[in-house]
Amino acid sequence: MLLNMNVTVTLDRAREQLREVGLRPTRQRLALARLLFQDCARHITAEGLHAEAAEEGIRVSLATVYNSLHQFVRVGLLREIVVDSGRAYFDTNTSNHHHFFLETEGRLEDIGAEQVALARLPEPPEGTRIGRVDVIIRVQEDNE
Amino acid sequence: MLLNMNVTVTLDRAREQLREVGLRPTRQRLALARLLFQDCARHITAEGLHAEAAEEGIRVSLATVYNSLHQFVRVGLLREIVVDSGRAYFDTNTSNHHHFFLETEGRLEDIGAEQVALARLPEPPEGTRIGRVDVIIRVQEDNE
DNA sequence: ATAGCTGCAAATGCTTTGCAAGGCC
DNA sequence: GGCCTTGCAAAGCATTTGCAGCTAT
Repeated sequence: MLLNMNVTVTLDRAREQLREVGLRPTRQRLALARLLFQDCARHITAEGLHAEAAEEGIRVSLATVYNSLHQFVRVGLLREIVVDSGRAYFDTNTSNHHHFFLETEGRLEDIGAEQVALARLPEPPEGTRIGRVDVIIRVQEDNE
Repeated sequence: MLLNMNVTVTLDRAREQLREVGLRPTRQRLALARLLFQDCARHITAEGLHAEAAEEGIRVSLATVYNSLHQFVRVGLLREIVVDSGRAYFDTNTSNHHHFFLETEGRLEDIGAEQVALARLPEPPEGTRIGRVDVIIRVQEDNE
C-alpha cells in the first residue's frame, strides 16, 4: 500500500520531468525514468538498466533503453561517462563532478567537484572552446 | 639513399626497443614500431595505423595491428587513451600528461603535465590504490 | 626444432537502424 | 487522426579469437 503510493508519486515526478524536457511520457520512458531517478546518484549501463527493468517485470526492448538513455542525455537529464572503450556508462548526477573508476569491478564512483582542485588549465586549441573537463582517477584493487 | 639509411637506422632502434621489452622483432612488429615511434608524440587508432602501414606497402593484418598495439601497451611502449566509447586511441607519449579531445574531429592533443595543476586529490576508495589520473578536456569548434 | 607469431575468417559484444505496429495528444 | 514511439530483428562497427601455417632464435 505504502509502496504502491511511492511508486505512484515517483511516476508522477517522472512524468513531470519528461514533460518539462519535451519528451512524451510513454510507458517505457516513465518506467526507465523512475528506475533511474528514484534513488540518488547512479551509474549504469544500458545492459544494466535493461536487466533492472526486466527484474521488475517491465517490458522494454534493449533498443528502446538505448534510445531513451540517449534522449535523456540530449535533454540534460543524464550524462554519459567515457571510461571504457566498448561500453557506455550513464550517470544520473549531471552536476559538475568527477569519477573514480574501479577497473577491477568496472564500477564508477562519484567525486565531488570540491574534492578536486584544478588550479590551472591550459588554453584550448585555436578556434575551440572547452565543453567539459573530465577527471578520471583509475584505481585498482590493492592486494599487496 | 639518405632515406634508405634513415629507415635502416630507425629499424635498428625499433629492433632494440622490441628486444628490450622481450618481444620478438618480427617483420610486422618492426614495421609498426617504426611507424609509431619514428616521429614524436602521436595519437593513433588501430584502423589508422593499419591504413598507414598499407600506404607504405607493409602487409599487416588488422588483427596483428590490434595484437601488436596491445602488446606494446602491456610492455609500456604505448598508452591507451579512453575518450570515446567505441574506439580506442593509442598514445606514443607514455609520460605523465593529459589531453584535449577535439570532439568535432575526433582528434587528441597532448597537454603537458605541468600545464595542469591538480592541487588536491581525494583518497581512493577502501582497498584500492590509484593507478592513473586522466584529465580530459573536451573541446568543440568555436563557431559563435 | 620449437615456441612464439601471423593471417584469415569467423565470432563476439555493444550499439544503431529500418520498418511495421502501437500509443499519446 | 496524426505523429511520435516502440519492438524486433537485422545490420553495423570495433575488436577478439581459433587455428593452420610461418618464422625468429
